[in-house]
Amino acid sequence: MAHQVTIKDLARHLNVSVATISRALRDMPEIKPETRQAVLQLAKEWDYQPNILATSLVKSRTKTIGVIVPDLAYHFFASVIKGIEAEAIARGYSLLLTQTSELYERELINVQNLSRGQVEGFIISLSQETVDLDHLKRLQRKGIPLVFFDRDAQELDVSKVMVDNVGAAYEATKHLIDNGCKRIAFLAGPQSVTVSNQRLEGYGNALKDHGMLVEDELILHGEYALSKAVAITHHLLNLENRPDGLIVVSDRLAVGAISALKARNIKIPDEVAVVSFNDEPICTVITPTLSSVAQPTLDIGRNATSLLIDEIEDAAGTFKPEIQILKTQLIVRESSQRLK
Amino acid sequence: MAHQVTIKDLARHLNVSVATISRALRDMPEIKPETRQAVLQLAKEWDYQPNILATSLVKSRTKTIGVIVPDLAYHFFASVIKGIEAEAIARGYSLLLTQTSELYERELINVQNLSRGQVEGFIISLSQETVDLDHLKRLQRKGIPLVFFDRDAQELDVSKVMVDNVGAAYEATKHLIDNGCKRIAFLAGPQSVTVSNQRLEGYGNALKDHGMLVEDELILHGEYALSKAVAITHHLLNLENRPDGLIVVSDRLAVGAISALKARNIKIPDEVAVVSFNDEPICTVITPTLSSVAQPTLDIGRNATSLLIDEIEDAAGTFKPEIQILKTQLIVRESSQRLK
DNA sequence: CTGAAAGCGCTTACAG
DNA sequence: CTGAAAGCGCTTACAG
Repeated sequence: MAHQVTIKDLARHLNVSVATISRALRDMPEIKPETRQAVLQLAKEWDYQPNILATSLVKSRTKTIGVIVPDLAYHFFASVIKGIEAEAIARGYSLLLTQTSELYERELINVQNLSRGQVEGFIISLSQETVDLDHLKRLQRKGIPLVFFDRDAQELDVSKVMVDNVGAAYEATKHLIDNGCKRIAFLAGPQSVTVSNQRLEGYGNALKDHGMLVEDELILHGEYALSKAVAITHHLLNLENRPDGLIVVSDRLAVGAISALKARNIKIPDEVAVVSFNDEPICTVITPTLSSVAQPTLDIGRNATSLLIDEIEDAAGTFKPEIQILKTQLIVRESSQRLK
Repeated sequence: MAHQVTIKDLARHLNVSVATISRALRDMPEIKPETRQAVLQLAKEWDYQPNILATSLVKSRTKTIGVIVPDLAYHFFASVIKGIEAEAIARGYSLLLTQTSELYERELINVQNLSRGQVEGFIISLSQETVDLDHLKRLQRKGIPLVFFDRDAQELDVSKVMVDNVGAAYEATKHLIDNGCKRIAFLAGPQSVTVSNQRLEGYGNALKDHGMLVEDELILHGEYALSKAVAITHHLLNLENRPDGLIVVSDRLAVGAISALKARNIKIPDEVAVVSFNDEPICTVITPTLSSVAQPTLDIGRNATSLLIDEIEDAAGTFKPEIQILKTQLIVRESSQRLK
């Protein structure tokens, strides 16, 4: 590997000290204009790039944020990352993006690697497997700030940017009730996932507020796997008293549910109406188009980043963790809109 | 921000030199077992993490690869990244993931930032806007290795992992011909995109080999935008002699084409058969399910990484750039399968 | 306006 | 088996 041009090379060639080079490159006012000119010109000519490792080391600052998400291929996360990126760039920070593939072990490794002086703070959405929080508590002990979004850990007193999942599910459920559904099932995620549980709660609240029963046989937990969603839907359809409405915890799983419904020639929305969450692009493409609750992904990313940087740059030590609950928006499409 | 534990802190507390700490932590054989024990225990107790910036600086090695893709939200790139990640981890390298949002300017900035001592090599898929290659030539001049995948620049003599787009399009076109299509249109990407042009070439070859004419009015270039695909499809349908087969350069655009066909009540595949490229998850979900050419994304990522690391670690200086052309696989679904 | 020196957190010959 | 010293590529008081 070729030798990179350093400040020393420039200094030697121009017969000045490295200190002068350093100052000239950073436009410090005390440098004589001719000197600065010469330095800048040579730097350009030799395509000098300052070594960011050295700068970070001496300044004890990297201006870099570590981002850890379950999977970059999930549209939701890719979309939140766009928000994170926008805010980070605007405030002069770089990103280190990593994914855990939903594995606790990879989350642990990513946190450890990045906390070896590489980042000044973390934005994290927990892996599905994560139960043990030691890796995150260690960050806190070291004073490295941390912000959660989407999948948090209740136990930790840190900033969080969440959406009002209870309210979102309430609205979705009410929407089905308004469209005449009498028996609404809920296809949930794993029992351990907060987001899923909150949506379940909103669903329950809506049923109760409208004089309907919350029935255990209508609440089923799957993993985040399409095949599981298909199986659960078939199970629901085999019930003696089958549901006429279905709330699915994610679009991804809703795709499975819809294919099961289609396979049995069940009319959507007339026999079973469906609403899900996330409003991924797929919702507009599937037949029937899928009603879904949209999350403000860009804002989630932007706000999480803003909170994190505020905390990083809080010299006074007065920063208090802040929990933001952003509003969602139900997008009604064919899968739930019954023509009365 | 709290002070991170350093080698110096450990040395002071144990009354040994930093050199001894450094050696003990890295399990060097010359250290006395008791000393090593004491060091390791204290390091654990204090949760010591070596500062990777310092290590990288002194070793002049980061064992990190920079990855630059147009958009992480494109399923294709997210999927290739999984392959890159797998190989990188296996060979002890880390990744720095960045996206350009298809902007040349962001590509330039990403290349510059990462080449400030942060990465030892790059895996790049060019942004749609990229024409000027100076930023990449500068990398070459500095001896920083570079591997392309998917979207390359012909001009540069570097390793590339591509797919046989000509062959893939030939197969897709032949498939439509075999299914009785007599007039096959091609919805291409921008004129400057190599991948699109290669597919166009395969399409032309197939037509010629089967005694069909290549007609300019049946070849239309769009941007990678859904609305554009819709408009182009309508235009095709308005032709005096309209096509009965359609090859679309990406699944994303095919979704637009299909929605235009549906809007005009054209039967797929009987009136117009459709095949596209990439085999994204959407193909199995859309109605009708979409025939598409699958790319070996994991292999693309793995092979690109393997080539890059081989070049990085090529002490002998004997590495020669290698161009790999991987095979694709046509996945036939409803949109192109006519029942004869 | 410029330079010598110390230091960021490590590693590594060299000496003992 | 261990330590002192030099050095990776920078920045920054301090002195002149």
